Order: sequence, then structure tokens, then C-alpha cells
Amino acid sequence: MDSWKLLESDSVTAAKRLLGCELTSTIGGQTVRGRIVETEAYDQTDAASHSSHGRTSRTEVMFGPAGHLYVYFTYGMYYCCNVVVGQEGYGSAVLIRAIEPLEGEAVMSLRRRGLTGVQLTNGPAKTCQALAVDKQLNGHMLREQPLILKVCDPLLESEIVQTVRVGITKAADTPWRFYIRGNKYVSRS
DNA sequence: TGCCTGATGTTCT
DNA sequence: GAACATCAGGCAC
Repeated sequence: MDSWKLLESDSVTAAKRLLGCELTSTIGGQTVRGRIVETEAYDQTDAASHSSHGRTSRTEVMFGPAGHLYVYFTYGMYYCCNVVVGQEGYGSAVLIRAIEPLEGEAVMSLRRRGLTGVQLTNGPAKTCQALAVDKQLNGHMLREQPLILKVCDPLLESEIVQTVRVGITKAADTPWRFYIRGNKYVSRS
């Protein structure tokens, strides 16, 4: 039994549980590490989710086993990354909206056109840029190099804030966004 | 400080 | 052909 089992729970539970976990990227030979501080839950019953219209070649990964990475391209210029959660065959995932840099800030800054501070990772596309995640990593298993998810101890319920999601038009009232209270890397509080 | 808009391409209808 | 889980820069206030 290992802590990854938690990813097989529903997306809301997993979204809360992923807060505080660490992501380590060694993409491009540079080590970059960050702590997840903001997430959003999506599943196939949810109109805002890519999986709500069923399995397609794009969303295939979301229906696969938990613990893989679902990367999608958006607005013509950006990637966003999700952790696939839930049971195999059920389309659910958790969007990583923001991380707090722990290691390799200089590398992140280079990848982010020289920006620094909270600008490095306070948004889903920014986080992907900082970690050098792109379409190549779609379907990647997060226990393996070059991108590894380390599951940490759960946060206290009192440290987690739950709100409505950001930047979507469908099912915008569903309160499935979670972030760590008071963390400055949260994209919007 | 805060709204508005342009850049840009993949996916689905 | 339109929608889109975005970002950053510019301009008005």
C-alpha cells in the first residue's frame, strides 16, 4: 500500500490532497522543484472538463489510470498540466494551477522570459513553462523521470481554501478550486 | 490599479 | 469555423 492510492479517490478529494505535494522536474538536464499550492478538480460529470464529452484522442489520458500526467494545449500558446486521478475508465483529473518554487528558481526565471518572484509560477500555463512541461509529457507516469510527484503529508483542513474555479465559462459556479491559505503564489485569492 | 486586447494553434462540431 | 481550463503588455483612470 502506498500513498499514491489517494489519487484513486474522486477528483475533489485528490485536488485537496495534492496541495502541499512536491513536483520535481529534471527536464532538459536542469533540476527544478516546487510545491503545489493551487489545484482545480475536473471530472466527466462536469461541463467544464475536457472529459465531459467522452473519450477522444485528446482526453484519452484522463480516462487512464491515476498518477499519469495530462497535458493540454490552450489558447494557441500555452500548456497546462493535470494529474490524472480516480478509477481507470472514469475521466477525472486535477489541474495544477500554481506551485511555490523550492529549487532552481534561476532556471525557472530563464524559461519565463526573465520574470521573477510570484510571476514565475502563479498560473497554470506559467507553472508548465517553469517546469518545462509540454505536450511531449502527455501521458507521462509521475513516478518516473523526468517529472516526479512526491506525495507529502496531508495539510490541515484549516489551511485549505475552497472557492469557485477561475478562467472557465462552463460550470463556473462549481466550487472545485483549492489553494493553500495565505500562499503568495496562488494565482488569485 | 484594473480593464481590454492581441497573439496563437489544437480540438471538436 | 468557432471555442478555448491563458498570459502579458498597453492604455485609461
